[in-house]
Amino acid sequence: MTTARTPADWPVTEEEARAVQDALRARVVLDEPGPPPGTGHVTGVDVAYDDERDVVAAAAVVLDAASLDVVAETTAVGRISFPYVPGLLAFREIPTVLAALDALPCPPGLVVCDGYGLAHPRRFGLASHLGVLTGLPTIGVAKNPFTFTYDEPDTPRGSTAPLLAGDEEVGRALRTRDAVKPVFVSVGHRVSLDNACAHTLALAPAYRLPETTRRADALCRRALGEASG
DNA sequence: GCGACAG
DNA sequence: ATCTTGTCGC
Repeated sequence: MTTARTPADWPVTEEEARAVQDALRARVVLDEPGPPPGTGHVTGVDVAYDDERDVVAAAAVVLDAASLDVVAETTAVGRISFPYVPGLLAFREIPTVLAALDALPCPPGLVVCDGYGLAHPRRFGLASHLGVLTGLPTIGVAKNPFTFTYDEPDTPRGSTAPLLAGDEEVGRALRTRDAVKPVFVSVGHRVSLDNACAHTLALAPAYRLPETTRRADALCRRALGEASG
């Protein structure tokens, strides 16, 4: 476990945070397909909080994309760097996630985030932000549709429906289990939407959520418990 | 103005 | 995100 330090120039106000998003958005790369599913490394990142004690814990879990075996895992703890504000989640999660990623002994490959990338009010959600800061290919897999709309995908696993912001497809509702509520996939950085969905499906052979996020979620909770309540 | 709103 | 027991079902 390592300790995360909030950057000195981290935004303090919501207005500053939105300005950062507007400035960094241009650096998102959308014309790369990304790594092929089932090859190399895939890394899940997640964060848990104890707002009472002002403690945050992040985890990064590297899986072999073919076997889904754990290759490496790290955790980091720090102080809460921003309140939760819809649309500004990245400012709350990123400092500690970066510390966990930095501690990894191997390349993370594709990074799978809890939340959104392009599917965001300013098209710059957590996954895109993390991708721009690290240069790594990233995708976002969210459990809720946020402010977006979608039609129910067909019943079988693998079915999809567009996730819409008005007329714009900002992501996809992807069913990872027959007849179970879909997950919401969006592009982060350097990965196509088709590829992002293919990765997500490959990472979720048994449960609704990808193994990357399940593993990272369990690990960051454990780390929070050891560092706090 | 009011409500909704990733984690 | 987090607070939280049992319970129904494969």
